[in-house]
Amino acid sequence: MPELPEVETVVRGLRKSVIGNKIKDVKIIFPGIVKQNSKNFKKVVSKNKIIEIRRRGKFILIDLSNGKTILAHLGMTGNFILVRASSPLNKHDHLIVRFYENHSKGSPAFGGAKELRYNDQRKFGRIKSFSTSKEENIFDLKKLGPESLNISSSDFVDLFKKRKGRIKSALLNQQIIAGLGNIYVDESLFEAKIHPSQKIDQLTPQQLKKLHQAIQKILKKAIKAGGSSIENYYNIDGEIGSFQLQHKVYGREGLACKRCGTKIKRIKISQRSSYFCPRCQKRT
DNA sequence: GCCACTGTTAGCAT
DNA sequence: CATGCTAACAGTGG
Repeated sequence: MPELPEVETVVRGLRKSVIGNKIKDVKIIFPGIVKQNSKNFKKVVSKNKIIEIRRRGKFILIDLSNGKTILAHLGMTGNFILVRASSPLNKHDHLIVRFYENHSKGSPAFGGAKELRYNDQRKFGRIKSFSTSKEENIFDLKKLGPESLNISSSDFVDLFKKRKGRIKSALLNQQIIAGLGNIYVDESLFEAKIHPSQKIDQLTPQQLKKLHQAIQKILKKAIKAGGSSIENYYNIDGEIGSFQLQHKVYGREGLACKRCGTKIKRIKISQRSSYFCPRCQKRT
């Protein structure tokens, strides 16, 4: 679920709806999500204004007026949703950020105070805070590879030129390149006509260039569609994305390839289901 | 009921 | 060092 396009959709939603809002306090329902002393986290966050929202890889960064930043990762099933403070809690709501009423600026239908809730069925997500000025020292961010949406074609080719192993495993590795996950890797490899278990050192610079282009194209289209909603994903207004309707291979085992009609195959690579067209994506 | 599977990744083993 | 499994969790489907 939350890969780069989904996280970007959440970030854009937050930017539109909560920048400038002043946080009243934070309620932690399930402490396991907060990877920091709960009291400390609450103290750092409460009574501060949200001044900026950013994304790095699949991480969400929320900058506060006191020089601190909230770092959130959605794991597999995490979601932020903006709701009326009076609305009933949902199953798997783990954390609530409450805003002051007079700073609410949502739609007119949104009278009264609102709050941002973090929901996560599988509890793989995590949230913590750090000093904005110390960002370059934060391990979670430091280890990330270049942004898959920013990297230039030549840097991308250089990045993989020296690598071994299977192309899909490398694309999933956030330390090599940040933001891609299982869905967008499969879709990008199909677009570039590259077999997911293709050995990287057998790829030509031309193929890598094509793969770079495919990634840019797929990610941009997915962001435009508000991401892919397979089961659990929705944006901060509770709306689902629509890119799943444009998937050409992911989740389409046994169905006809949209390009050539051959049946889409599914194999396991690094323990992850990998969908591809055996005719369009030949291994070399 | 049991087992396999699911969008991620830290941590450990090889 | 690079690469590959497993576990963390909850739910669903066969």
